[in-house]
This record gives sequence, structure tokens and C-alpha cells, in this order.
Amino acid sequence: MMHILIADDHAIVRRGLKILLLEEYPSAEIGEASDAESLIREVIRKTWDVVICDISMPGRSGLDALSQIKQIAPKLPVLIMSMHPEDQYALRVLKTGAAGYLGKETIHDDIVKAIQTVQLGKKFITPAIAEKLAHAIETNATTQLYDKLSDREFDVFKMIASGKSVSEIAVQFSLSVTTVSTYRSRILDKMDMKSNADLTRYALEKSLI
Amino acid sequence: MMHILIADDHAIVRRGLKILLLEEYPSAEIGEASDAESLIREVIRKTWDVVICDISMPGRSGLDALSQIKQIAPKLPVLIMSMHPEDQYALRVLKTGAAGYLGKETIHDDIVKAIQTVQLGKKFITPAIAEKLAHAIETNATTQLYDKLSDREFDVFKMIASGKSVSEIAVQFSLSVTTVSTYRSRILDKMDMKSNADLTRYALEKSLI
DNA sequence: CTTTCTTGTAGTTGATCTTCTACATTTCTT
DNA sequence: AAGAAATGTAGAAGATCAACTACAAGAAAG
Repeated sequence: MMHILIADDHAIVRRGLKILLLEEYPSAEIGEASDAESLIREVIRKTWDVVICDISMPGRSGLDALSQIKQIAPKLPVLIMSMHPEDQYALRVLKTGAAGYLGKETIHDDIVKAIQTVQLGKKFITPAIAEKLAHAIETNATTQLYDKLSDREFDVFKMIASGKSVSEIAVQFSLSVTTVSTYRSRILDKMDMKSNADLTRYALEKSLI
Repeated sequence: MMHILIADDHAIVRRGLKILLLEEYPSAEIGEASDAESLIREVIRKTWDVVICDISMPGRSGLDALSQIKQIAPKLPVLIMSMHPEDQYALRVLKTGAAGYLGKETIHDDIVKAIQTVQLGKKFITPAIAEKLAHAIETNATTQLYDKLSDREFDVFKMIASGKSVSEIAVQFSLSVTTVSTYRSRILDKMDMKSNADLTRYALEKSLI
């Protein structure tokens, strides 16, 4: 019997996905988590065959959750789904240890194949992503400005870009304000930008927020 | 028999929503559209009782689609849903003629009520939105948001939106920093926004910077 | 297997910003 | 025209932030 854990903050998405999966795996046990915390809790609580996780969840992002999961259960395959056009997060996500990356548009068609693939211990890569990967390797990766950011920095970057203040971010991440401020400096430095507005503009342009 | 048209670019969302609706209206006919074009086509093709539409769809946005629908079938109630919780679009959406606005988080709980409400020809307004509305009316929101700004405020608005700090602006206009800060507060208040990032986003959207 | 670079994390302190309040001028309203 | 609301303008005090510094743990380089 298959044990599949779904993590997404939108109940409708969980519901739709669950039904989709039950069609293919009628006897499967489908677990649900609506945020990063309960996702981690579930992963600890019992053994799953595969986790399907949305990257953009409130609180700690799915990316964060992913790396945590990879610590707790390195061999548990995690499929990351995103509503953003495929390429944005794909590389980062795969680098963090995801077993595959799915756009919410194509999940319908890809999910079953993806699960089968990761069950064999392989990575599930769509042609679109594969191309992106190839291109990234060819052009020596770091074409995107934000690729230079660490995961933490990237999280902070998105939050600043979407208007969160450093202190809000500090609270949310339980960090010191100065720590977040340091991140901000490093982000600005790495991306060669001068103001939060630059970050916002950039993030909008790249559809990161 | 109920005829409900769902428009969302994510198949999973459509699926989840459909099942949700069929639970309540087992005999309903649920139509689906995955983008603005087919949504419009469907609206023209046959008569629906209600349309449920995501704002953020690829190509022309749901907002665009909404205003087109309102031209084609002014009396067809359109419920707009968004995954952004307290969206700054809420007001705009209602002004464009939507029958209601739902966050994807609460849609689960609200959708049936919403449909019933709009079937009676009334608008479905959640308390959160209601408050926004009240505030908007209070501050006399009718035309473009930035129309409410005075000339000075508008200048400051553009500068803040493009990333200038209040002190830079103060220097440039030979004003006290606090004066500029006061302008900023008033701008934020009048435009019902919370952060500089909101201003940047808005200004970009309106091509003001 | 050291050395160097990167990352995650903060403290201190001076700079910047916000909030609250206030008060003349204008500019509507009635 | 009298009163109300909006606008241009700041000060004081407290909140927030940035810059510089620091250091440990991990990664990468050699």
C-alpha cells in the first residue's frame, strides 16, 4: 500500500490532488498537511513513500521544509510543486534535494508518472526542466541574479521584496533583527542593488512574488 | 438545475472545487475553463448561473476577463477567488463588477454561502472585505487610487515607489524628514496600502515609474 | 587535511524612520 | 461667508534599521 503525504496550504488543492491520486492508487493512504510545521510533524510521525509539497506555504517556505525533511529522512522522495512557471525555482529546488519539480499546470498529467519515477529512486525531470538544466550547465549556471543567494537569503529576499519589514521577518523566522538586516545587506550586495524597491521590481519581473 | 462555470488555470483547483460543489449541488452542471479566452467563450456559448473565476490566470488576467464578462452578460454573477489572502485587488475586483471576492483559504467554507447569496442577486462580502470597503468609501475611493493624492503627495509617492528614502526626498525638496514621512503616511492611508513595496508594485502596474 | 570562502547568526551604536501632535493655509461645502 | 476638510509643514520621542564587526560551523579549494 502506498503512503502519500500532501502538503499545501490550500484545502482545495489538497482535495483535488487527493482525488487524483486515489483514482490511480485506490488503496493508498493519503496524508495531508496544511503548513510546514505539520508537514514536518507528519514526516517524523510515520513513514511515507512520497511527499508532494507546495513550495509557497505560509510561514517557513516549502523550500525550508524540504531541507528539513532531507535531514530527517534523506531517502524520502519529495516532489515539489509550484504554481510559478516552471523554471523559476526548479534549479534551486532540485539542488536542495527534491526528487522532482512540477508546475501546478501540468501536475495533472505528470503526477502519476512522477510518483512512479521517484519510487524507483530516480529523479523526475520534465523536458522543460531538463532543458533548463542543460542550459544552466552549458552557460555555467548562475545566469539568474538570485542564484547567488543562499536559501536563507532567498527566503528573506522574497519577503523583503513583497514588503515585509526586517523586524517582521525576524519575528517570523525567530531571528535577531540584525541578522535579517545582515541578510538584507548581503542580498543587496550580491544582487548589486541599492534599495528594497529594486528587489521588489526585480522579483516582480521574475515572477518570484 | 444549477449551471456553474469554473475558471482557473490549475486543473487541481478546478477539480477540487468541482467536487466541493457537486457535494452541495449533486445535479449541477459544472463547466470548466482553464484560461481567460475559453472562459469568455463559455460565457458566450451558454447561459450560466454563476461563474467562479481565479484572478491570476495567464494571459489576460481574471480582472480583464471579468470586465469582458460584465459587458457580455452584465447580470451573470461572477465570484472572484484569489490565493492572496487580503488582496489589494479586492476593492478593484468589486468595483469591476464582481459579485464577491474569496480567498482560496476560506473558499472551502464560504463558497456555498457565496453562491446562495449571489443567486439572490446580492453581493457576497466577507467581514474582512467589508471592512476594506467601508474604509474605501470613507476615504472616497472612486477613480484611480492615486487620484486622491495631492500633487506633492503624488511626487513623493513616485519617488518612494522608485526606491528613494524619505531622507533623500527630504533633501531634494528641502523639507524636513518628518514632513516627508507624514506624506508617506498619508499616501499609504489614502491608497490603502501598507508598505513601500505595495507602492512600488502599484506604480509599476500603472506604469507610473 | 589545512586554508580560505560562505553562511548563519548577533551585538553595538549611530542613522533613519514613524507616530503623534500641531498649526497655518487653502480648498471645498453648505 | 462660516465651518469643515484637506494640504503643507514640522518637532519630540520612540521604534526601527543599517553598518560595521565578530565568530563558529560548514563547504570548497588547494
